[in-house]
Amino acid sequence: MDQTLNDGGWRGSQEGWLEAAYESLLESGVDSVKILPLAKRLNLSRTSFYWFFKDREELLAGLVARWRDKNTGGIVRQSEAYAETLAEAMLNVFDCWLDEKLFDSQFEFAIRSWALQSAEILSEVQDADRTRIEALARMFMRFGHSEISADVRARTTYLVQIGYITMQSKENIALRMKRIPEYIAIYTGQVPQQRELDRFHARHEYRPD
Amino acid sequence: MDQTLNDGGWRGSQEGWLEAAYESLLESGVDSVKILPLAKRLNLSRTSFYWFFKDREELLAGLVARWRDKNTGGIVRQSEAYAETLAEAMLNVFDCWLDEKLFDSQFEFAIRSWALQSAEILSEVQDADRTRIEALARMFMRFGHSEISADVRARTTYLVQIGYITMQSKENIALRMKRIPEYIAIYTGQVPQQRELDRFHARHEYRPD
DNA sequence: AGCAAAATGTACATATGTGTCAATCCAGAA
DNA sequence: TTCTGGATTGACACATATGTACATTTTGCT
Repeated sequence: MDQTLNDGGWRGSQEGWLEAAYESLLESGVDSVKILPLAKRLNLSRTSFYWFFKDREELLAGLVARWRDKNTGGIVRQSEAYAETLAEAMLNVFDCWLDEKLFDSQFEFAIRSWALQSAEILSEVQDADRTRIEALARMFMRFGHSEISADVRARTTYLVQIGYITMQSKENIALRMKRIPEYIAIYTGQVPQQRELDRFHARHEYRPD
Repeated sequence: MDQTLNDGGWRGSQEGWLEAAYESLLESGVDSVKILPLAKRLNLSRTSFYWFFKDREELLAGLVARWRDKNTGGIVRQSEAYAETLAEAMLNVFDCWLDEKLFDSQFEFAIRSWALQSAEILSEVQDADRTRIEALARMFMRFGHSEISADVRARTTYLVQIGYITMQSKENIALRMKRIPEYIAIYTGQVPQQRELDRFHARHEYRPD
């Protein structure tokens, strides 16, 4: 049996501490991920932490692993999904920005803020950026764009999203949906067809007025 | 005489502490802006800080004021500068991304990371975003774009840059210059003329091969 | 029920940070 | 040159964090 999961009647677990650390990271940044406050949140003794982790470092490493596993895959997978047109392919990528399961925006921003004060994290983040932009550029090239054009368009697509994440703007779904055809037009140079938008709306259970 | 400036033979000054705080903020985030380390950096006693500032809070407020004064003005001014074409107007805005005097990217990112853990700072940042995007949208409308189109294009322009800042990618000037015509084409829908690019290059003392 | 492992808690040592206070230092005016 | 007030300092009190040692409780298994 895996000791790390909270399967028995024990109150604490590695997963529990990691989840609390994740929440604290998203709320207040890495400097707030401290054992004493987490223990308070979990209603556990501070020292019991050391049963599951060697030290604070190990906990933070766990957070990075979690982010790495979750956030890059979504973009790469969506950029490779089947599409008839470039506009449709773009909409596949846009799924990421609307579905928490494909891409965790707040997690992303928290990690990037962390990179501000840690060279190690910075290089992790820059690896991820490279991987994601390359995947998007391949998508543009699949639909006939030149290397330089694909690269800049991939960057635009990706950077606007990183920008949105950084702005931490919580806009309602209707406003975001209204802007999407414009974004598609700018990024791809072609207007999405109505049936493509309908399919996209359906996927996200959105009903325009 | 203004007591706050280091005009006399005194070692410390409000400006000196603020400058040290600014440097520390840019290097390692707001949580690193602590009196004890700053005192070490300045070779001053920790307690002498309290002669210039009431407490740490007041120092942090000084940092925010500095950012507010510096970073929003640049974008607004450049977006209102004279231009014959939209492409030229766009290039005026691009001046910000290449000239530290018009826009301090690292400062910007540091403040945004801070906003992650402070509702007060978050609302400051969102005010700034609104102001800047509105200025850019006015620019697009001046050149004939509809309200929705101007808004989305303004967002694209602005968000790509915020994205770049967040990525903390330090690319060489040649690569950035090479991408600029593509960006202009995407944002404005029109290719910049050679003489417009020449003027831009000259402004930034850039000599293409 | 009883044992051993798993998990928790208490106590201690240490480090780093904040802010107050009284004592002092020192540049320039009288 | 002495006076004066702005500038600087170390000592003190306190808060919060990390990590270790060891005692204690809880739980699963026999």
